[in-house]
Order: sequence, then structure tokens, then C-alpha cells
Amino acid sequence: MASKEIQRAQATERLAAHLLETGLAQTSLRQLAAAAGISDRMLLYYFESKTDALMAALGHVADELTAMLNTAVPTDEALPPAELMRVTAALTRDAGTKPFFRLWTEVVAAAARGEAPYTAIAQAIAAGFLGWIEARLEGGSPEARRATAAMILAMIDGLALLEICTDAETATRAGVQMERLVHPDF
Amino acid sequence: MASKEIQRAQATERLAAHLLETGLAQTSLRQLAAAAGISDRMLLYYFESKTDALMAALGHVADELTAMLNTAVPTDEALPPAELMRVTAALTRDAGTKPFFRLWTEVVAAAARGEAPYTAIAQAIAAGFLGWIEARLEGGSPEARRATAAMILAMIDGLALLEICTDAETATRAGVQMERLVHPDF
DNA sequence: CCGTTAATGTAGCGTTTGCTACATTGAGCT
DNA sequence: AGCTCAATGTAGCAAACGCTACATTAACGG
Repeated sequence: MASKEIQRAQATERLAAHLLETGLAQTSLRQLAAAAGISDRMLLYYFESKTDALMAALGHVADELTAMLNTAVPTDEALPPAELMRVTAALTRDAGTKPFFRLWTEVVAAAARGEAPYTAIAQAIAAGFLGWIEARLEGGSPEARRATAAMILAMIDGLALLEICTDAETATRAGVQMERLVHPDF
Repeated sequence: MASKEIQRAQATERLAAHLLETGLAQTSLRQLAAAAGISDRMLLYYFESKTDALMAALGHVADELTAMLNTAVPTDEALPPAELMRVTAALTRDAGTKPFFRLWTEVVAAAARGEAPYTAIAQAIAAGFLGWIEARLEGGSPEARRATAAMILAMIDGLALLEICTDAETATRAGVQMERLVHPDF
């Protein structure tokens, strides 16, 4: 008989894959259980609650994304702000990372509505993103780097949101326009 | 006995006020009815469905906001992109408009999760915003103006999202950094 | 081989959801 | 007065929700 921890880990992976595929729209206990290939009863055996399961799955997703980002842009190569802006913007448009950023937007969206588990999760992941960007920013004081990192994250999120309430082309054009906007000496 | 239309209009106003105050978190039929000061039975008498009621209320909110924006920046005074960016950013921080933009973010957030009524509503309001910005942009081709308008909307939304998943100060700093970023010849 | 305990299934509880069937009231017209 | 029909109340439905009580199976140590 498989140990509880192993089953839990496997369920976590399947849940993460399910969230990446279908987003946060279908996250009732029974739907999550079906996605994990188990009964809802067992889902609540492996996890303390639905919230616990979601946090584990989203944490797993975040880890995956972090790994992808780290191989794309290693920590040791710092870039000037304008350059990092372009690189991160390109990363969000990359086919491999797209599902991740789409899910991320949904998490922040849920947090925006004050739904209990997501608020904390969104804050944690946002802090991770900010740290990631900041560590790759070249020059400037720590405060300036933090502000610039926040700005870059805001731009990425803004473009993602635009894609939701308009269309992909408008969002792309907005992204291009952002690059033109950048001050040469920034 | 008051006519159905009058009652419906009054309920719409009260629902709009309720949404501005409390957001989209408490929008069950019974909660909406309580906010409107009527029974859930009557809410579904004045409106065809919960969705119908929400659309009416959000439409009313959008009209209010449009009126506020129009008095703040009349149509006839067109501004250069960088200037309009600052003006709109300042408008979103204004105490009077803040609840509106907060609610707007929640609507887009709900749309991000594919919740049926909100997707269409978000698209309609976004189109309205884009038109509003575009009409106040000075110079450039129509295509360029449309792209710039989309960019400005993305920036505003991005800052609003940042405020959700970090804190107000970080978002403010990101906004300041955006202004510094602007190319002088843009 | 048996007892203990982890692992899994079955069934259902209590609540909230959006919505509806049915009854009742009351105003206005003839 | 009596009829009609809009306006409103009462009660509840069927589904989905998160979660749990209880029964059953299976593995492993003594």
C-alpha cells in the first residue's frame, strides 16, 4: 500500500497540471479530486482541506515556473532595466511560460476579490517575482532597484490583464508601445 | 403602487452603491437583495436574473465613472501621451475615483476566471476606457493612438494589480518609476 | 494467526446557491 | 361592487458546496 506522502505528492503534481490547463474556474472539491484521479474523500485524506490542496498545487506550480525562469535568465547575469524589461516581456509571451502567467493572473484576480486562500498565495508569489527581478537588475541603489522591479511586474501584469479584456493583438501592440516608451538613459 | 420600472431603477442605484462599497465578493442573490433593501423574490421580479441585475448595476457604475472622468478631462483638450499618462495615473489615485477603479479591477479579475457575465462586461468597459483615452491623445496616426491608449490602460491596470498583491507603497513607487521611464520624445 | 492501524469506500449531513410555484394583496377600471 | 391583473410574500426545490461519520479492507508487527 502506497504511503500517504507519496500519494499526496502525486496528487499535488496532478492538481498542478490541472490548474495549469484549466485555471481556477473548476476548483470544487469534487472537480479537483476527479482531476487528480481520486475520490473527494481521499483528497481530504491527503490534504487537510481544499485550501490546503490548492496551496500545495499552486506552490508546486510556482516552483516549476521559478525553475524555468532561472534557466532562462541565470542569477549571475545582471541586466540594465530597459533590457530586463524586454527580456521579461518576451518571457511572458513565450509559449512555455504562457500557461504559468495566465494562471498567475487568475490567482491575483482571485486575490483581488478577497477570496481567502488566494490573497496570501498571491502576496507570497508576488514577493518571489519581485525578488527574482530585483536580483537581475544592474546598477542603481537597492531602493531604486526595488522600485524598478515593481514597475516591471506591474507592466507584465497590466499586459496580461489587457489580454483578458480586449484581445491578444491589442495587448501585443501595447507591449510594443511600452518598449518604445522607454527612456534611453533609464 | 410604485411602477416596476421605478423600483427597478432605484434597486439598480442601490446595487451600484453596494458594489462600489463592498466589491464583488458578496454578490449572492440574497446578499444583493438585502443590499437593495428588498426580498430576493422581488429582485428577480425587477430583473430577469442575477446576471441581469449585476449588469444593470455595473452599467450604472460605469456611467457614473464616465461622467466623473469627462468633467475631469473634457474631450476637447487633447494631450501628448506622456502628459495623458500622468493625468490618468493621477486620476486613478484620486480619492473620488478610487472605489471605481478598485471595482473595475475586480470585474477584470472575475473575467480572468472566465465567470460568465463578467467577461462580456469587462470587454465592454475596457472598450469604453480605450475610446476615452484615445479621444484625448494628441498627435500620431490613429493606429499609434490606439496602441498608446492600450499601453496606458495596461499600465493603470498593472499598478492596480500590484497594489493588490504587494502594498500601496510599492505600487506608488512603481508608478513614480513609470513616470521616470518615459522617453522625452515620446 | 491475530490484533492494530493505516488506507479506502459509501453515504450523507448541513448549508448556500440561483430560481420558481403558488398564494395573497391591492389598486384601478367598468 | 366586482373583476382583472400587476405587485408582493411564503415556501421550497434541485443542485452544488465543503466536509465528516461510519464501515470496510488490507498490510504489517507481535
